[in-house]
Amino acid sequence: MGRTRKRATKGATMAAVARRAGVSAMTVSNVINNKVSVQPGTREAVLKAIAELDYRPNAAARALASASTLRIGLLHRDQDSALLSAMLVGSLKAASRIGVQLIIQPYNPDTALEDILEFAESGLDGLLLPPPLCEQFSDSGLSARINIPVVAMAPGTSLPDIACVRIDDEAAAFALTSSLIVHGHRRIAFVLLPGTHVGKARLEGYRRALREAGIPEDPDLIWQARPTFSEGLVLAERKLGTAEKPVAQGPFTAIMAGNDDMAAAFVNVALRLGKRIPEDLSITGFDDTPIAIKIWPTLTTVRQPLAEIAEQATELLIAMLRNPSAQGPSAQGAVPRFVDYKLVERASVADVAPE
Amino acid sequence: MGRTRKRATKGATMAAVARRAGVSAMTVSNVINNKVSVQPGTREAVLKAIAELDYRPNAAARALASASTLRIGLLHRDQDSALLSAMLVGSLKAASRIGVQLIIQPYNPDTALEDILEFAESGLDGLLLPPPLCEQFSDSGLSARINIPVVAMAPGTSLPDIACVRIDDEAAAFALTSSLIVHGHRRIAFVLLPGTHVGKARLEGYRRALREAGIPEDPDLIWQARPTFSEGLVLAERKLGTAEKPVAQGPFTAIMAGNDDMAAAFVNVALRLGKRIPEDLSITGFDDTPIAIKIWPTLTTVRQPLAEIAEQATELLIAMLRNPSAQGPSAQGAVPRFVDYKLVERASVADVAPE
DNA sequence: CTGAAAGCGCTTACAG
DNA sequence: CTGAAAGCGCTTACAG
Repeated sequence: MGRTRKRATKGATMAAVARRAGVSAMTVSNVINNKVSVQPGTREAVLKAIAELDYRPNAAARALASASTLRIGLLHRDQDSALLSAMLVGSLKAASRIGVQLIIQPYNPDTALEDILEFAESGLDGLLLPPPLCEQFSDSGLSARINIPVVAMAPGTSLPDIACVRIDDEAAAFALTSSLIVHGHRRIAFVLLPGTHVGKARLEGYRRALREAGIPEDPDLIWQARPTFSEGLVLAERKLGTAEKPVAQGPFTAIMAGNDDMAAAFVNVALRLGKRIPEDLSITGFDDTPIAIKIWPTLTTVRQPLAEIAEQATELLIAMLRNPSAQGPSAQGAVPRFVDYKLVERASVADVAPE
Repeated sequence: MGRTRKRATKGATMAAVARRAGVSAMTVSNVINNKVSVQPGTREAVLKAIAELDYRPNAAARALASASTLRIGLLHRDQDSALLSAMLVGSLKAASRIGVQLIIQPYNPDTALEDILEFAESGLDGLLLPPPLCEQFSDSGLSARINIPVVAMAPGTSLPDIACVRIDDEAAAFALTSSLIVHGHRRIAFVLLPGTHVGKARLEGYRRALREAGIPEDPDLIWQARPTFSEGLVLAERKLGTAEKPVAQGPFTAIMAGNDDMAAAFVNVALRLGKRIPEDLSITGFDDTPIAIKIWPTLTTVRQPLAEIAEQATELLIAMLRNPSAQGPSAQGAVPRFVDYKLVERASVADVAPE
């Protein structure tokens, strides 16, 4: 082609789209960014041209021209490495594909709410909130004080004031409980995570499973503890130890722990007390964290596709950013996006022992 | 100032630097990118102007003009969430600050080497390799087949053919062993991770500590096992069980496990056999992963600042990318960058019991 | 509602 | 070794 000053361009440019649609580049830009209203017909034509040319905006050009890159923040606790890595993987995937900048920052559980507010005001365009931060934030009613879009990742229930992407915790708990029932269990203890949306949703799932199987619910089998290994240890010692006498309607044959760490604590104590797991007692976890396969017996648990949740949450947030009209107060809060959970059956559950 | 078409710019631009240095923008660009050689005097002047103005290149403009963003890849195993999250946090911090794109991708341990080659050829500008991938890769001699810069994160020893950022594993093992010696231990078992650089380096540190304390080394106390919880379990049963009779020179009073998971396995088996930890036996881990504080007793271990290692590795890689002259074969391989490790003393170590 | 033009801050050929 | 100019692909005021 001889020498030319023009450098090769990968995909279609905005100019190409404009030419095809028979409009100016500005109009294409307007359609893409929802800045000013565009006549429906014009908009259609532009959208059609974009689709035909498989046009994708150049993030660098956009950043340069607007003198700013879209920056979305993700707050995290240093401790939750499994949660964090999965979410970072997913979020980074979406962010780097779309060309927005992902800023991550640790927060302090004791000042979580203030940390959110401060982080949001640090020049961010949007915010991604992992659990349990998103639930706390929603419960606090502070979301009204934030003027950038927020998306909650994996909250236990849909949140009234924040858009979210999550699994159906109620259904997951229903499935887990049902799998225990299929194994013949009828005396199933449930560890409730007090004061959390997750706890509430899962309790409902547990109850529905019992109800549908015609198993009466026993309040003595609803236990409470905070979701840590050590709290699990304390609870396990209290419930499995000899100190407490068997409940009236007979002993439980299975325990649904609040998460994998707690399940590990139950396994630990049960083993120490000479019980055989799962022959004498079935135990389930929740989350499918690394510890689930680092102990014996390996844990039957439920896995949330955290990377996918984060990826979708990031996409949703960016869409909200690009489309200000959809951002009205609680406009997105009502439409949670669901992804599928997975029941992972391993070695910690067995058929209930015959009497 | 009246209306103007000019939009506000945050920092100094290349033009401003050029003006101040009395050269053209092109020359500034040349200095920054080390593309063509610039006269020393000119270079000095430009560097001075850059420093005075605190000039930082605009990543968006650079990406737009060069029709490409610098893309660096990070390969990871899905399983190692603690490792991954720490490294992602650090790497992302550097990458987003400098404005390069971070691409992450999982690899399959069974086809690790091929995965690296393939990933490297997928249009990446540079590659970040976590352990144990970096060691395998270096050992394989395949690095010559890759034509993009590679930086190893946290290998156990310096690598001859790859630049790296790491802690001094030899010194860390020396410190850990020494802390045991301070507690009165003289019969210290060491679990060697066979065939790894980490294993080799730590063994040297262990030996040096014994030597300096005048403690004779006993080959019977050098055990070997692969770095997993289950292999640790097998080894622990063999060493702590009654099957094996006590070694000639008397029993060991402390065990340095290959990592935290293995230490947890030792604790698990010891407890099951009725030994008191740490009263009867001290046990140490390595890495300070979450499990270190999820078991009782909590583990004395060594922490590597993985996030910092990743951040520095990312910076180093970008520097190599921007400065092609320093990229000659093994040019960087010889200059490892070190960061500090930290000895974390917790509950799994006690003074040796009096005879 | 729509468009022509300038400009974002760099890098790339090219010519000296 | 150094520079003038064009161009990367968008968005921003502004004017119709």
